[in-house]
Amino acid sequence: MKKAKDGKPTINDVARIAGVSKKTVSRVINRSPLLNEATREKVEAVIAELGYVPNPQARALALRRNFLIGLIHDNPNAQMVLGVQEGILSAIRDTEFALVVRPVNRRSPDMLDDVRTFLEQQRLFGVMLLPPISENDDLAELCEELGVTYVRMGSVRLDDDEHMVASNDREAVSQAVAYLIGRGHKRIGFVAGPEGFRSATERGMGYRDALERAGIALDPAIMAEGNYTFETGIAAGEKLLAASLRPTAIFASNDEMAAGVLHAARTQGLSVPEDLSIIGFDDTAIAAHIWPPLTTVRWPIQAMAKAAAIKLIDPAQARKAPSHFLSDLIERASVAPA
Amino acid sequence: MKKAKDGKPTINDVARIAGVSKKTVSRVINRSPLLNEATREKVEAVIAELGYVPNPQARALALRRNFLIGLIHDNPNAQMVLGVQEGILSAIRDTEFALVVRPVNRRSPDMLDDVRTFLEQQRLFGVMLLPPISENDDLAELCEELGVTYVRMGSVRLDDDEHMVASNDREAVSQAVAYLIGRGHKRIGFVAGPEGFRSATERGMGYRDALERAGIALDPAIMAEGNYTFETGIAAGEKLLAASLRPTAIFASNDEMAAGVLHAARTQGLSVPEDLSIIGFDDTAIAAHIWPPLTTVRWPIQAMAKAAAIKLIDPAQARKAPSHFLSDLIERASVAPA
DNA sequence: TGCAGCAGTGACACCGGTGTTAGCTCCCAT
DNA sequence: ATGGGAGCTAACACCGGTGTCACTGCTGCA
Repeated sequence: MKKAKDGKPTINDVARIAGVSKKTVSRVINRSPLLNEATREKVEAVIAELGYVPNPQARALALRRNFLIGLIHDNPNAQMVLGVQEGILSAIRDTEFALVVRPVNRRSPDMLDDVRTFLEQQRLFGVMLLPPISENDDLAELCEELGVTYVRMGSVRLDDDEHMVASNDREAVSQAVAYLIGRGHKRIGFVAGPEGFRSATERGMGYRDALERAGIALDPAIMAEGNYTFETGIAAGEKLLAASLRPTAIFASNDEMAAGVLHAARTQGLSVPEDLSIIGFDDTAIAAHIWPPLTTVRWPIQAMAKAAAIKLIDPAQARKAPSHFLSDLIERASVAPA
Repeated sequence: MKKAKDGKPTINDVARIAGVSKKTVSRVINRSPLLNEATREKVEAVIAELGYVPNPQARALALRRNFLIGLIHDNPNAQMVLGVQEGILSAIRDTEFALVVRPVNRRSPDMLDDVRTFLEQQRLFGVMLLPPISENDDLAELCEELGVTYVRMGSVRLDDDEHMVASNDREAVSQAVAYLIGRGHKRIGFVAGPEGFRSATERGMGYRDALERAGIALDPAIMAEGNYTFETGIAAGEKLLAASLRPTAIFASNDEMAAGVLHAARTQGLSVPEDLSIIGFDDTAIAAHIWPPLTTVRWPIQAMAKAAAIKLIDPAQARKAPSHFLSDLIERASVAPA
């Protein structure tokens, strides 16, 4: 009768053709256990024949929840954001969930309002927060207030395992610096990230930990701060290399700044790694493509994102999965023995 | 009476409290013109007081269309993908649309089925296709078949302006090569992209155009093909630099391969740009961070993505906007006069 | 004065699913 | 034979919006 037009088949079409009520069709879709096998098969045949796919909007309305998970970020590292997107996708593949992305501007005064509007308008199932905005407690509170479940990805483990998936930057940096020490370096410079970033603080602590363990004193002359950009990396490099007792190795808190340090070294006629060893952090695309390729620390970003997504959509399963991850040191060619 | 629980206020709450029918509230929301000013104000006051926001799922169901636009991509260039995401966002900001992303694997035999499942399940308003999969005609057909509007982003202008937003790679490359010629280079090598990529073909044609215009003959000895990766760039660079008459400049069809060429040159003890000028394409993050910073061609990717999004959600407005864009040459430090 | 026409509003069905409840059938124990 | 429960299904309300159409006043015009 009325089946054509342009419309996709609905549950009513299936019910009518299969000669059952729509509720029964609904039971088939939802794999209800109290359902006669013969009925199920009959209905499934009709579903297959019609190519029926349930309407997600109708489902969302009836269930009072949808199947969209949001990714809110203001992340300068494209590689990382895409890694996260892929990690999430691998978690929701073969489910009915979809991924909605929302870049924001953390420096905008309207950022919170933007996010609020977004969350109120879309009524997402849950959201994921990426660093650096995942460090913003106001955002987390906003989610609580609006009743949106959320998970933060970050660089330090909090008590709050329910809402957090974290790497352990402090330990990772400590290991990277220990790696330098293990290769005979004693004078190791440090380029810190900008104040106010949790990751920056953590990485700084890792540096201190490693030196302390090795019994090496901190020397402010070979420590500088940048704001995670190439240019500030150059400036920091220039400062450290101007120290009266020049460092033989430098750990930079991210790859861009490491690339800047490399640039500064080259400008001064130093060769890397012969005259200066460098380690970065993040394993962005730059790291592999500059010369020499940069030894760096890599977040297991996809695995973390996947874990975070699972935490959102399936808390039961999530309880069995890890909430914190240790990063790997990627050895390339920017480090040589002292 | 019943307002609390956890539920957000609905149109019924607004209607009841304002003492009008829900249809009238609906009219207020949708800015219907046949509506008494006093009524509108009364209803708007209640909406503001309650903080009412319409439920998008219910709207989607009633309207038989939702407000989700999809981004389907399998793009190795993270920078570009994020640029696109931001371009789309700038187009849908302050609308009720949201962006759903779906990375796919173009090499997987299930790719088409994956996309089909995705589109059938989510019933998106429309989708955007990014290169390289935007070159896949089967995908476009699939969209037609499923009645999903779509826009492709690409590197060549098709007749089909309705479904296409394009850069003009051929012209852009031609200009880049002409730029080299203008600096006195006569022996200009070329690293092509992989066969089967529209962008690769176009860029190759641009190279030919420029040489032809300048009356320079093609020389297969200084032309090579790579597949857009760093490693194949190295191989191509080695081949070109081994030519009996060595090129003084090389155009590589993307930045990664240009970085590879740079690497090959350095390995052979050549300095850039003194001994060899290099131009890349894409302006990825690498381009700015390798040494020397790479002169390259940049797609106006955000503008294109924005135009594409507008084309999707507002065809009327789109007709007035451009459907094709010319890329810019970004001058950095990898080119010197011959 | 009568009536067509229009602005403004409400009642009601409907979009396509799910939850609830009642009812039917069949089987087994009594 | 009969009551009662398990197993399965249908009927119906409901989720929160929008479309259709009818109705009420009021205005303008014959």
